[in-house]
Amino acid sequence: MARAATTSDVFNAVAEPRRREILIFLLGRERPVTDVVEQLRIEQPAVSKHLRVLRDVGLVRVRRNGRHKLYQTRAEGMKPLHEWSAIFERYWSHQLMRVKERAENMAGAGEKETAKP
Amino acid sequence: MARAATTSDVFNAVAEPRRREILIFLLGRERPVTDVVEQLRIEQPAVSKHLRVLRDVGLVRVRRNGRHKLYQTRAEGMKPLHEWSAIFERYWSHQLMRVKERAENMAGAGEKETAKP
DNA sequence: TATATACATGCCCATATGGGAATATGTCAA
DNA sequence: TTGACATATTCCCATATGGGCATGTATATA
Repeated sequence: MARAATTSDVFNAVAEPRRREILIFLLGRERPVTDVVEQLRIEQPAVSKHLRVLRDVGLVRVRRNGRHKLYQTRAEGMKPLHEWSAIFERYWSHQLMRVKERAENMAGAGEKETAKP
Repeated sequence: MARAATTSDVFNAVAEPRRREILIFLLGRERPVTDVVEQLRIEQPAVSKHLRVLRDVGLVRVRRNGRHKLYQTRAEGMKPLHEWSAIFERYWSHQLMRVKERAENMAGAGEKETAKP
């Protein structure tokens, strides 16, 4: 084995800077591939490949219009990412964090935990 | 060139399923490396490497305590990810999306846009 | 000091994958 | 049907990197 099975999911898709650019670019408006190529200065094959990944994980939708294919970001596809990162939200305040820390230290006093000095 | 310069950032760090597990495990409570190894069933060297990545991008903090090193998730480090995904929030409603779409189609009627049928 | 414990790092391999070039596929227009 | 345009796919290469194994480093204890 090597390099964890790529589990091409939303987290992976969004890890690519280029794909993040594309997602923002396609947000709220349909655009043909050519627009992405021209505006973001990415080679056409590269754009097609990125769009393919984004489509596979449900982050963009496509619709054919004549010779063009119109892509648009599927914002709902971002929900898993948003919800996961939201788990950390309640710990953003150092105050809250310390409180929880103390509470858990007291609660876990009898466990096999490594005690703090 | 190949495989975009790894720009080891939060997005990349979180793309790894194992690292996501570790982040949740270390949330709100300090833990020695051994705990991660035992609870998540990951080999110790692997854990150390993941923790290294997470530390480099500011997603965990460390503190030495005797022979142990106590790791804990730095929730604030998740902010960039959370804020970025929040950009898509206002497009989650299909209703809203359609409205915006129509508005922009009207506004952009004279541009070089690929017109819709 | 010697030994055990806890963690980090180096090395190697296998694989995933972004980009470039060329080519294939699909659609419209003449 | 032929040609031009739009997009997708294939092939290849270079590199990044996760995991396993062995080893290095740091700290506490005997």
